[in-house]
Parts: sequence; structure tokens; C-alpha cells
Amino acid sequence: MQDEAVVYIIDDDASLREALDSLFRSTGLSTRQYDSVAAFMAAAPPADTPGCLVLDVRLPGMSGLDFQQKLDELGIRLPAILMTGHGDIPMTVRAMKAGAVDFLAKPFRDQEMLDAVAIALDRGRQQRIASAKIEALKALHATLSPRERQVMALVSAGLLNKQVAGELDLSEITVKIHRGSAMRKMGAKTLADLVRMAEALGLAPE
Amino acid sequence: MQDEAVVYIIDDDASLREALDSLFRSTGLSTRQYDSVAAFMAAAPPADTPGCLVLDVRLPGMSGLDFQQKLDELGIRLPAILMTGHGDIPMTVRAMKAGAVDFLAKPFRDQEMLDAVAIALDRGRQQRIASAKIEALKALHATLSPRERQVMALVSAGLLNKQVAGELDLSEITVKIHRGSAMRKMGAKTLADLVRMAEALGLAPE
DNA sequence: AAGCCAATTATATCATTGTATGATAGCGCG
DNA sequence: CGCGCTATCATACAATGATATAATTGGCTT
Repeated sequence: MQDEAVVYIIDDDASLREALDSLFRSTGLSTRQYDSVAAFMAAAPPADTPGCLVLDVRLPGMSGLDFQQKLDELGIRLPAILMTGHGDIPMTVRAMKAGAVDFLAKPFRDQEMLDAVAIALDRGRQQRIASAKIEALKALHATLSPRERQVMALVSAGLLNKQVAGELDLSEITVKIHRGSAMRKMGAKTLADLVRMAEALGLAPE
Repeated sequence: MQDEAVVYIIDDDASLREALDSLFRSTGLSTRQYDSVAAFMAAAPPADTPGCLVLDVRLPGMSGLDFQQKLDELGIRLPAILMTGHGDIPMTVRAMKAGAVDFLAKPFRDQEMLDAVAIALDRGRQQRIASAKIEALKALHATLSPRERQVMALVSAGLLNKQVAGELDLSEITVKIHRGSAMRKMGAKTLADLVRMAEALGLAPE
């Protein structure tokens, strides 16, 4: 597994927290314990570190289901595993639709939880890899001047320099300059690279 | 909703089938009824027509859950809504993980089922649109000669004609021929188009 | 006010690409 | 055997793209 990963345990039952804590630590995972959603939010802003949530659906204050939704709205992409003592089917469906990695009815076997955590951490890793690529591209794209961005979009759409010039009411030479600058700033060695970058950035001409 | 869409109802309870049947027909949907998975498989090969499945998890012969998996293995992408009279949480989780649109515990309200069907049909529509694009591209790609495919892959990767020629031990002129043929056959007006097609086809130069 | 940067245009040179024309060769199929 | 397709290479020309040098303008910062 990944030993830098942190499992955030949120449950109001201290004995269960401790049990999970030792289970995870026995496999080399780091853990954090919280007795409520509020405690989690107050304590640890889970930046972009690897990890996952393990939480009960019924918690003091905010339910695990609402929390799941709230995290999503906040843009915090942390894979979640939900637990429940008295869950029903609609609750399960809602959790899974909201993207939960798993939904475990208490009592569950240690191995079930460990498997779920492994999947959650892997899913989180994939998400981080994917979003890191996009973020890197966005960062590069942000360094472009407005004109360079326009030219990049049109060139990536397949327009010739001449056509871009007509579209933006510029001379072809100017387009070449911006095009070259955009390629250099984006780190694109070839036009194919630039097209793929524009694709990943979702650049659509107008 | 979509009135060409067909809802395939699979349940061994004839009265429930009839109830669902009239519910769906009242909203303009077409329906087909089957009392088992075997009957469905024997009767209707659900080609590429819009539609979705509504089936019980417990069925004579093969369970709805196993059927879900089997359909996936057969490459039949038909969104499924599962129903259950005595379902539990693990069963629900398994169904949702397998891609079920919804999992409804009997008894459910008519509107819940209709909402689920609407979502299922929409999801199916999206899938068909996406796969139709890919299939069209694959069909075009299949008309390319082996050389044209090689050249297309390398050109899309960003190599210059000269570099492609070196890679394939050809003259630059020959590369141009194949490149032009590939562009024409694929219907790509610009290099950017070809790159996007190669991307969609998952063409990676080894 | 001076300096920096984005944006613009121009000239010039060189590499790359697109396309047409022509030619040769192997392969399978009726 | 001839026909068509694929594959190969060549010459030639026109269009396009990449890059450097140089100059002008306007906005923003120091």
C-alpha cells in the first residue's frame, strides 16, 4: 500500500475509531481521528496529500452523506468509505451515487475495510495524477498573453496562420509570433503536442 | 422522454410486470416483458436501440446481479435499474459498483422508477453518442492500409515527415503519399483533426 | 520619467508541407 | 493474363510554417 497515505477516521464511537486506527496502522498507514465532521474540518485542511476518508453515515452535526456532498462542493476530492450500523438501501444508493468507494454495514470484516481503503487510495492516486496534469497545463496556459491564448485556440482547432490572422484581424506575421510564443511557453515541441494540450484544456474556438 | 426507447422488464412476478408495463406506456415508452433472464436473451438481441433494463435482483435461473456482469462481459451496454424485495446493503453496493443506474427497494413510488428510467435512458443515449463516434472512427481507420496506419500514428505523435521516413526507413516522399491518403480516408481536413482522431483511437507510437 | 512587457508589423531566410505528374513493382483475384 | 490496390521513389512547384532582426505603439511599474 502507500505508506505516506493518511486515513481520516470520522466516527463518534471512540472504541471503533481506536479499532480502525490500529487496523490501519498495522498495515503501515497513517491515521487521524475525529469524532465529528466539524472536528475534521477544523483540524486538518487535507491539502493534496494522499489519503481517504472512513466515516459513519450517522454523525453528530452533519451526516456522512451530507458531508460527502459538501466536500464535493468544496472541491475536496477525497475518496470516502462510508460505514453504517443501521443503514438502508436508499441510503446506500445515495452514497454510491455520490461517489463513495464503498459502503460497509457494521459489523464488517477487517479485510473488507482494508480492501476498500486500498481501492480508495488507488482511486485517489489516479485522481491526483490526472488533476496534476491538468493543473500543470492550466498553469502554463495562464502564463500566455490573451492574444497567445486566442491564437493557440484557433491554431489547435486546425486553422492555418492565414485564417487565424483573418479571424483576429491581424497580419500573418503577428500570428506566427504569437503561435511561436505559445508553443514555447506551453512547452509544446510540435503542433500535435499543442493540439493535445488544447484538447485536455477543453479549448473550443469561440 | 424518448419515445423510441424500449424498457425491458425482467421479473418473474407477472402482476408487477404488468404494473410497470402500464406505468411506462403511460409515459409514451415502449416495453418488453420477460419472466427470466433466459427469456430475455432468447427473445431480443437488443442491438443498438435506445433502451434500458428494469429487473429484479432475484430471478429464476440467473440473478440480476450476475446478469449485470454477464451483459458487461458480452459488451452489451444497456443501463440497468435493479429492484429488490429483500435486498441488503452488500447487494446494493455490488449492483451500484457494477454500474447500475439505481437500485430500488420494493415497494417504490412510481415517480422514483420513472426518474430512474429517465436517467438510465439519458445515460444510454450519452453512451451511444460517444461509442458511435468511436465506432465511426474505427471504421475509417480500418480502411487504412498498414503503412497508412503507421504513418498516421507517427505523424499524430508529432514527428515530421522526415522523422517518420527515418523511423520507417522510407523516403520522405513516400511518407507524404501515405500521410495524404490517411488524411483523405479519415476525413481529416487538418493535422489537428488527425491528432484528435488518433487521440480518440488511443493510437500510441509504441 | 525611464524601463519593461505585450502587441503589432515588416523583411528575409530556411525548413516543412501539400499536391500533381510519372514511374516501378508485388500481390491477389477473376 | 490483365485489373486494381498497395507500396515505393523521384522531380517540381506552390503554400505554409519557423525563426531572427528590427521597429513602433501603448500600458503598467518603479
